[in-house]
Amino acid sequence: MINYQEIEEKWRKAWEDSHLFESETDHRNSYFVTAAFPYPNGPQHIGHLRTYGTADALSRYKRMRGYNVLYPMGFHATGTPVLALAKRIKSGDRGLINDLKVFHIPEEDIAKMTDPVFITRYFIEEIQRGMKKAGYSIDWRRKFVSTDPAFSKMVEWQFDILNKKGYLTVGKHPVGWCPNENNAVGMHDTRRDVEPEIEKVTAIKFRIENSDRYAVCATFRPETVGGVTNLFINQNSKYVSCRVEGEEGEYILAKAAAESLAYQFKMEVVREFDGRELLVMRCINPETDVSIPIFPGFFVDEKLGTGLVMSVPGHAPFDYVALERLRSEGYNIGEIKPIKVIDVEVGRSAVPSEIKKIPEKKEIPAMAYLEAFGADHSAGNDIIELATKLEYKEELHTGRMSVKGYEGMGVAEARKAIAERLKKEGGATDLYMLMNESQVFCRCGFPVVVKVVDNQWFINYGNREWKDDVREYLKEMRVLPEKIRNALASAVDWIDLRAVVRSQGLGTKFPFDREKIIESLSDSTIYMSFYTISNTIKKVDPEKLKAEFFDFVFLGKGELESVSRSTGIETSIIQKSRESFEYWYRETSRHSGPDLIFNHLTMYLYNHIAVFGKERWPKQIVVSGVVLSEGEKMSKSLGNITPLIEGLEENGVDPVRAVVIGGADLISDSDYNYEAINGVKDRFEYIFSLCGDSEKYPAGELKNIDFWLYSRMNRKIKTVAAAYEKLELREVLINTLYNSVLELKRYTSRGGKNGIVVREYLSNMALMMQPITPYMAEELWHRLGNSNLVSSERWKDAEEAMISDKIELYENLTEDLIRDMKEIYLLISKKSDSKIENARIIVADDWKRKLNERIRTMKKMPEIMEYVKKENAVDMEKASKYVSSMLKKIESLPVENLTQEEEFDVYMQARDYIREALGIPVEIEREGESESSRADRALPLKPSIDIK
RNA sequence: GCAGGGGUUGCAGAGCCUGGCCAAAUGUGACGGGUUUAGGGCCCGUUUCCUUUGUGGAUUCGUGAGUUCGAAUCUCACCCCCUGCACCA
Repeated sequence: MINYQEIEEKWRKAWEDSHLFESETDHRNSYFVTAAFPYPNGPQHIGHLRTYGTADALSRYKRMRGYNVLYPMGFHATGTPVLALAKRIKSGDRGLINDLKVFHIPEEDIAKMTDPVFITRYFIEEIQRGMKKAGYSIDWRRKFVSTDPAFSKMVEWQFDILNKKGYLTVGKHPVGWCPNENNAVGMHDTRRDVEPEIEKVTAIKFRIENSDRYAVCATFRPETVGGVTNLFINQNSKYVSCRVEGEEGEYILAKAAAESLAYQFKMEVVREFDGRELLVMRCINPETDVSIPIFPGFFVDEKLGTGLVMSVPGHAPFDYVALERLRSEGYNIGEIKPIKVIDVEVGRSAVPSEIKKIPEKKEIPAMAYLEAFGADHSAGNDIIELATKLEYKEELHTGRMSVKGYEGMGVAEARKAIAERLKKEGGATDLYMLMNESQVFCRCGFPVVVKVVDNQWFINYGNREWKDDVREYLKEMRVLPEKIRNALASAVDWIDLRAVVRSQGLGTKFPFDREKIIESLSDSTIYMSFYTISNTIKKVDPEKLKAEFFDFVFLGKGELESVSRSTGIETSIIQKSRESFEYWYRETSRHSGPDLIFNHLTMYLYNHIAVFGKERWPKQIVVSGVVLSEGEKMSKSLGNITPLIEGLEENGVDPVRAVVIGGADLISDSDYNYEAINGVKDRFEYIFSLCGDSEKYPAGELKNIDFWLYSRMNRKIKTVAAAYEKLELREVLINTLYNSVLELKRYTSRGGKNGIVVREYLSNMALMMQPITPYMAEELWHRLGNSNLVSSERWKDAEEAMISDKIELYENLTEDLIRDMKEIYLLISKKSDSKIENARIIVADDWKRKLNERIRTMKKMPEIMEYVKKENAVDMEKASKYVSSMLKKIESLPVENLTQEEEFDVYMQARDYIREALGIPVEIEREGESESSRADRALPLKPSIDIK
């Protein structure tokens, strides 16, 4: 049994003692970057071994290739998580405390986690411990935290550049808001962690006749405004009339709605009144200028939107139903008829079970959709809801406008056009609504509202030239795996304004509004460059890190002496920083997770292009998948999170590394499961036991089987190198571990027993598996008698001359033959009672081999037979039989060719082995000389087998 | 809705870009056998169906159609699934 703990201790110490991974500035450079989060959900559970482990494997591989590699690690503590954690601990959140226990955090440490500084320090230590255990080849001297003052200085410098380039803008922005606590609420601040879903709707203004007051209706479907026949209100609710800053006249809104809309518009209530009062009023449809009445609507919610609803009975089942009900209750609704503004084919996209019957009255879609569900105006709300959803979907997809000015236009297009036009004319305005199924509450218990923040700073990723630059550059960048390039490209296209500051959280103060904190994704877009100087400026007073310093170090601007004078930093430090940056920040490889494609990675590209010169642009992005646990997503609720250190201690580092890093394609999710880990362990056991056995193997003369193993080995070296270059670590693992073991077993079972050959094979295995399973590689390397570290070894290239198709073909022939013989042997022994005495292997004659060539090239029976006649070498009848049968499988004719003698020889060499495998005497004969009745069945590379 | 990814033989998961040696790698599960046989491990075989003194045949790679001598692989349409959609790291 392998003692993983012991082996790991030994080599980890050896690596540290030799300063193996502390990078020096010589050789070729290459640079691998990731960072970690110092709080729960950070990299202390097994899942995060994926990204960091992949980066480690690539680092180790590149070192073997002669690169000087820097793999640094930093900690991203900015943002709200650390603060939120402290706050929740302080409030004694039991659920959270239980979650933390999964990571075996002692009670007394949890108690101290009311302090953000303690949290950060605690998790940094914990993570660092885990990463060291996992064997990452990280240069820890460059560690920093994103809350360090020195780092903040760089972020300030960065934003100064963005501002100078005109990439920052100020505007309005909607956020989820708690009126009680008076701050923005995101997912982490709400009860049950729901994300407030903010959606923009169009509010259409209907002027009350003979007044300057407007009834305001929020709608998702401004394109139907031409079909509005009336408005609905809730007659039992209170309404208000109010003045809105920047708008003419007064707005009429439900009182409840107005209260939350007050966070979006500056407004002042002029008068409060009962909803009933509205029922006597009429207003003007801004689209058609028609005067329309106001009715009570049974479904109107005073809290939703504005508390007034525009009624489109032609296209909204609720509106249609409401009107029909009023009519049947005797309410005087006058001459109102539904108006059709969109043509649509009812039920086109519905699943058959949804549609109860094909509607007859198609002229009014809202009615038709109700009918389709087998309902009329007495239907329950749930049915009306279904009809509404289907109609909404189908009209959006397949509907065509039938209203003047927009005839034939698609609904989506018309919606935009009409809304824009109304807004321009002053007939409409935008407002925001929370679209969550149920009301969202802040953790403090208050309902969340939408607030429109003024003076919100944005980074304008929509800037045309900037976007074009990024697009252009993306083409040149390496993306691994290549298939995520599309996603990245569309993210680059899509990203637009992004709010860049927020009012709470840890982080750098925003230089242009010191009250605000730079949002944490925005402060980490160029942090990777900081690793190059984080060690050189350790002793520098952060206050001295002025713009001149970063300009010089990162951009090469200014003179060393004058920068030193203006900043007060020693020239040697500045010079060293500059050199380090220049040296390292060229061949960068950014490693990240799939969830960051659409935000962080995209912003990373934009900001690099904005800040650094062209040769410092990102060279490579690597995105790796996540880790599942026994096929399921790891989550707190499933309770299947394995803390990193626990998993590594339980199973040994390398089995876990193999399964997590090499268990799946780069972007696919790998599965952390028991069976796979055991599978890997079994292979290690086998390798070490073979390594031990091989000490006793003689050296001897090389046979076919030895050459075969050499050939396979060298072929494998090429395959694996190619796989490493593309970071196809699954391919690497399968080849180095699984296939190698298969080959070694085949080698020994075929009688291979050459100590030198086996040990050379094993030492190549150690080299090839070092990047993925470094501890086991190191151990194997030393058991093979080496005294240096395999981690510092160079890659050994394949010896082309040792790769031989022919040798491998020989081996495959033998293997195929034995399989066939066994099959036949079994078959016969089952059928007949008589004892099997011997077996004959009959090798096809050379004329068949020649004919195969002809068959492949000529392909036509008559032509080939013509040729046979001319050659006059074989019996025509035999030949015609052969050719006709081979023509049928012309596509599967063997491409390789051996002469009869060569093939004969192969079987002769393997005769002992075959005899052993079958346990009966074996003769090998040539077709022409054989007396067997089955002789003529022999085919090239497929001998006839006669067992009696 | 928009964007990206995907549907392969019990399961997982290759292959598909560069059509044919793909009944489809590899791992794992199941079944049968062996290993002086408690279990495990290890080894051999089977694991779509049919056939078998023999190394063969038929039908398969979400559905339907097409291109081609030939398609899991190319084209089109359709169905279904997953992920993201912003202040949240």
